[in-house]
Amino acid sequence: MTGMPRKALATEAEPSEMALESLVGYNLKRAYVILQNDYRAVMGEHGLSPRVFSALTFVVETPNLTQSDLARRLGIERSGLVAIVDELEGRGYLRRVAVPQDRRVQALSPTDAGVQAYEAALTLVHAHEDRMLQTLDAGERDQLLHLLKKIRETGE
Amino acid sequence: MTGMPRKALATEAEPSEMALESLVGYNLKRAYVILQNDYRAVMGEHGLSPRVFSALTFVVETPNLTQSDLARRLGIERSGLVAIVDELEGRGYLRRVAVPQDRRVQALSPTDAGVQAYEAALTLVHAHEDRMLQTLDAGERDQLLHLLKKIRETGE
DNA sequence: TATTGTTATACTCTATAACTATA
DNA sequence: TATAGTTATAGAGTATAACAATA
Repeated sequence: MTGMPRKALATEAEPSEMALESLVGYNLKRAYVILQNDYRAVMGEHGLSPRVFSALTFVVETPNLTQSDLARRLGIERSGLVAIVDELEGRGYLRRVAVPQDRRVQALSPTDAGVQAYEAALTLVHAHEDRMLQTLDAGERDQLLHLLKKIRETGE
Repeated sequence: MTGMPRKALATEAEPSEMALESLVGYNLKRAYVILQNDYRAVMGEHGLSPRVFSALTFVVETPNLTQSDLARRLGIERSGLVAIVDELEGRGYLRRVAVPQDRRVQALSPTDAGVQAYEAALTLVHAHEDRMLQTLDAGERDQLLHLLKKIRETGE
């Protein structure tokens, strides 16, 4: 005998009736999970994770970046950044460079391979976002970015 | 001697120039983290976590809900739901009720205390969202919900 | 054979605390 | 004293695989 059909017990409720559906936080999380899952699928098993890609972007775009700078910009602790920088260094995408003026510090310098990997990854990310946001027109996409930045400004 | 001043090494780059700033995924994650941190602060150290609150909402609003139903609706695995239901049962907010028609199943039935806890938590969550979204007018908030739901529809 | 609830296990992400070397 | 980078450790949150009971 086959198992019970889906939803045999639970009464079907219109999603729009659910209190959760009118909460921004709940919808934000669901959308975030969907985007992240597709991101990982697009980047592949050995691709850069979201946080490593973000870190590489800062390293490529910001000259003379230190780890403490980067941690602050990413909004994480210095300790958590070590593994991220280790991975990027292990892939040959950046070097830890000694800074004579302050020997506590090591500046993060992108390699040529790191710049190329960043550009290749960015192309994949753009394709991923275009596909995930295909039901939004250009105006809606700008509006979404604008509203998300407003939330960021409130909390940062 | 005090340490180096902030940003002594890294050149300041306008955030709007960064490639990350035009990515929906990056802004979605940053906004999600901000909302989640405030949520946890509002709910308190012993408050319901986001996933437990979401689960309680489904239990209160959906009669005769089973664990498999709930896992599917939350978008997580059945195995991951056990700890969530254990916590809600431990707090006295729901009961696992045997279902005579199918003895594999235990329906999740909210207690009076569970309904009260849900309503109290929902009030806190609404206050939290009103504060975090204070810079958005009613139209912007509706638009944000609309756009997030569009992303959910694309990926579910 | 398939499904429900469950346990065991592992992996990712992140935080806190403490250490060292420098300032 | 304070900061930069690091290590050790722990806690969420989630996934996969396997199991017993039941369909």
